[in-house]
This record gives sequence, C-alpha cells and structure tokens, in this order.
Amino acid sequence: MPQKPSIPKGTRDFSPIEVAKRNYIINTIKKNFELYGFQSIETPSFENSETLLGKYGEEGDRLIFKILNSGDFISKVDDVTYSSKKSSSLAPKITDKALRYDLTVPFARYVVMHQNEIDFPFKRYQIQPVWRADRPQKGRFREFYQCDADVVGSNSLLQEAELVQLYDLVFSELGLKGTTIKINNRKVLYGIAEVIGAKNLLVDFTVALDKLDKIGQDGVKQEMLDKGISETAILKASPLFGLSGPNEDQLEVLKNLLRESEIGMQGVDELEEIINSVNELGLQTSKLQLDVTLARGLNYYTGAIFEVSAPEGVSMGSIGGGGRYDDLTGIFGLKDISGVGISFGLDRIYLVLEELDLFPEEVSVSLDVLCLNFGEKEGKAALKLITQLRSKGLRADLYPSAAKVQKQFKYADKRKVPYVILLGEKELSEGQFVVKNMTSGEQKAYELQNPLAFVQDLNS
RNA sequence: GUGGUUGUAGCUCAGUUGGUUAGAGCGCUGGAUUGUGGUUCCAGAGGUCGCCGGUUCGAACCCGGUCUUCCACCCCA
Repeated sequence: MPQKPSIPKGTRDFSPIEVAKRNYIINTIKKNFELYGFQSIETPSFENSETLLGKYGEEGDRLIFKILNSGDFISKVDDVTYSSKKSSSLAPKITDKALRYDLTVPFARYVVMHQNEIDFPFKRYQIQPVWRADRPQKGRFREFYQCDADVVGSNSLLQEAELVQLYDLVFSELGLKGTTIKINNRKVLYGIAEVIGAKNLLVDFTVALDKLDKIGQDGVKQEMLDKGISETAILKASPLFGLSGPNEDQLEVLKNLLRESEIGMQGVDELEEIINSVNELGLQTSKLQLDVTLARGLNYYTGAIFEVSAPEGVSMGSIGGGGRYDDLTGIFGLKDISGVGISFGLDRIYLVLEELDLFPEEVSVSLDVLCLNFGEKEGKAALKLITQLRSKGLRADLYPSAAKVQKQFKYADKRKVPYVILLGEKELSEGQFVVKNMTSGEQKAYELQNPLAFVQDLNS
C-alpha cells in the first residue's frame, strides 16, 4: 500500500508560476539592495544552539526548531536528567544545533567571526529562509523567507533615513502603494517607563502598549494593572493612549512628557532627526508614521524600531520590520559595533500582491516562442530556427512530438506563450515560417533565411 | 503552548432527522475539426467522503483519537 504523500505543517511547495512571482519580488528587492551598496552574504541554515538561544526572549526560544543530535545521543544523558522527563532540561543535552530563527543574529555572529576581513561600515544583505516552530495561520508559516539589509559599524542616523527610503523604493517599485512605515524608538519606550515609575516593568509595559489598536485603551490599562503597573503610573502614561496625528505634533507631546528622562529625550531627538531627514529626502508612495505604541518583540533592539504594514484594507500582519541594535555583536565578544537593519517578509508581500492583483502579467510568461512540430523533417528545421532565436535571447522551444496541431496550440495557450511558430511542409518548401500572435490572432510569414526580421519586429 | 474551526473528484463547493449505485460547475481526456488555441456542441474518465477506531441492521452524516486548514490568544515576517 503506497503511503499518502504529505509535507510538514506550515511548509509549502512552489509551482513554476509561484516561483516566477516570488523571483519577481526577490529580484526587485535584490536590485535595490545592491543599488544602495549592500553586499550579499549567506550563512548556514542551522547554527549552534547557543548562538541562537536567549537572543529572542523566552517566547523566541520556544519557537526555535532544535535539531536532534546524531549517534547514540541518549546514552550520554545522565540518569537524573533522563528520568526527570522535563523537556526543558533534557533538550539542551540532546540538541546541539538549531535551525536559524532570523537572519540578524546569524549575521551578528558572522560579523564577529569575520571582523578582521570586514571593512566597516559593512552593508550586507541576505535573502534566505528562516524557520519558526509557530502554529501556522494565514501569512504565518513555519518556513519562510526573510530579505534583510543591515549596516554595521555606523552610528549615523542617516542609515535609518536611508533604510526608510529603501523600504519606500522597493514597495513603490512593486506597485504596492500606500504602505505605512511605522517608526518608534526603544529609548522613548524606556523613557516613558522611567518617567511613570515602571522602569522595572519595561517589557510588560511595552507589550501591553503595543496592543492599543487591538484591545483599546481600557484593555491596555487592564493588562498593565494585571502586570503590576500602578494606577498612578498608568494615569501618567495616559496621554500616549490617544496620541495620533502628524509626527511633529506627537514629538511635541513626547518632549513634554519625557523632559525628565535623559534617555527618553535622546530617543525623541533621534526620532526627530530621522523624520526630518526622511522629510527632506521625500518618499514616493509610502508614509512614515511615528507610532509610540510600536514595540516589536525582538529584544535586541536599542534605538529606532520599524514595522511596515500593508495598505489599508488588506488583512495581513506586518510585511517588514527592523531597527537598531547597539550591542548585538557584544554578545559574541565584539564591543562597540552598532547595527541597524530592515527586513522584508517575502511570503507576506507575495500574499498582498496576489490579493491586490499587482503582479505584472509578463511575470507568468515562461516562454516567448513555441514552435509547433509537424514531423521529423520539419522538426529538424524548426530546431535550427529555434537555436537562432535562442542565440538572440528569446526563450524559445519546440513542441517535442508531432501531436495534433490543436493539441499543440492548446498547450501554447495554457503556457501563455505569446507567439507560436508554424513551420510545416508548406512553409518549409517555400523557405518560410509563419508566426502567430496569440493575443491578436494575426499571422505573419518570415523568410527562414532571415529570422532576425522576426526578432526585430518583436523589439519594435 | 491554550481555545475554537475546517476537511467530500485536479479546483470551488452541494449532499435532507443516519437508509440502495455520493452530485454540480470549472478543469481533464477523446471526438465534431488529419494545419490553428482562447467561444460552441457531444461523449468519457476521475471519489478507500483526511486518516484510525467506536456506536448502529446500516455512517459522508453520530462519538473518540489523530493529522491538516483557517481563526482568536501568545508571539511575529
């Protein structure tokens, strides 16, 4: 009995048309990364567990896929641990390796390991899959691609401005108009917690604040209360709950609220500088929006944090995120290297483009010309012709067998081939070939001696 | 990880309080059409009803488990 084939939960196969569409997105991102001077690197799909664990918070550790050791690993576990039956204490003893969870931490590891060969500031981009042992939902997979661009070795806030510009450029080029690039600053969040006297509950405070648009003011206040933040503290923070409108106005409110917090004010200054720079540069189709409720879970961010949401009306979580991390390489022993980066969520961008029908039609064209096959003699002549067309860069193919003409045409139609060549007995004897335009239905004859005439017609 | 939801032909879905042989549209194959696709007409193929077990004279339908899908938490691209 043959087994019914299946793939693991949260993974997908990609058909030719899907790969073509994904490549269209990847190529657009890649082109613009390179345009901004980023260089491509790749890192292994799995790392040593200790490289990854503890970098993404408790929740992150749970979502890291761990790789079981090889060999007789269980005999090396001591009896106490083994009989305890606790996954948390057993796991570290039987898994030394784990699949990468994002591209930023492996990059930090890369920078430290290759510090002597890197010329700082180093701008790298990386487009590779990552894995998370999450429960899948729409737009949430266990294997998905991130497209990251990071700069390490520069404290300049111009980098942040440039990265915002890069976001805008890519989304504009993909035709995805109206994305909102939300920006906040960890120092501002710290400052708020400090000012309201909840410094020790910073994480709980920001996590609750992050849910404002989801559960509303009352929900946020309740969650803060539940986490042990005092009523007076919440009252002090309450001006934030209704904060909206132009970035400049919000900055004024923050300046007022945070005047007692040195770090907080520093965050406000940074935000202001980035926002001013972006305003001077101008954006094509995106909007940069200050959002003090933006927290982002990854706990290595120290300065600016970014998150990109799809245009209004599209139900999709963030399609990109990023921020500045001042000491990620410090964990691996390289101090005083600041990094800042952004990430594009390829799989979610795909879903958004699909939903808004924004893929250009030519993306799904995988063949420019199909030559029909009328028999052995005609097929050989066709192959000669096709070879010439291929040498001119046309994607050309010959139908492999002399099947019914109707069948061959149907095949061309389904493959969305724009031009079909007919080279039968009649054409061959006249030294010609006939090209049919599949969109208009028009047919035109060309001399077999001069296939370039057809190529020229195509390019005109 | 918690709670819920979905699964019937390649795809989208019907299927009566549990009752003979499980249907439709689209798609697919062949023909009308031995040199013309995307329109039309005719015919045909294709299903262990996600999987395993239970209740019943009898299960696509009821019950349990499991896998999968999607949703809400959690978190996140």
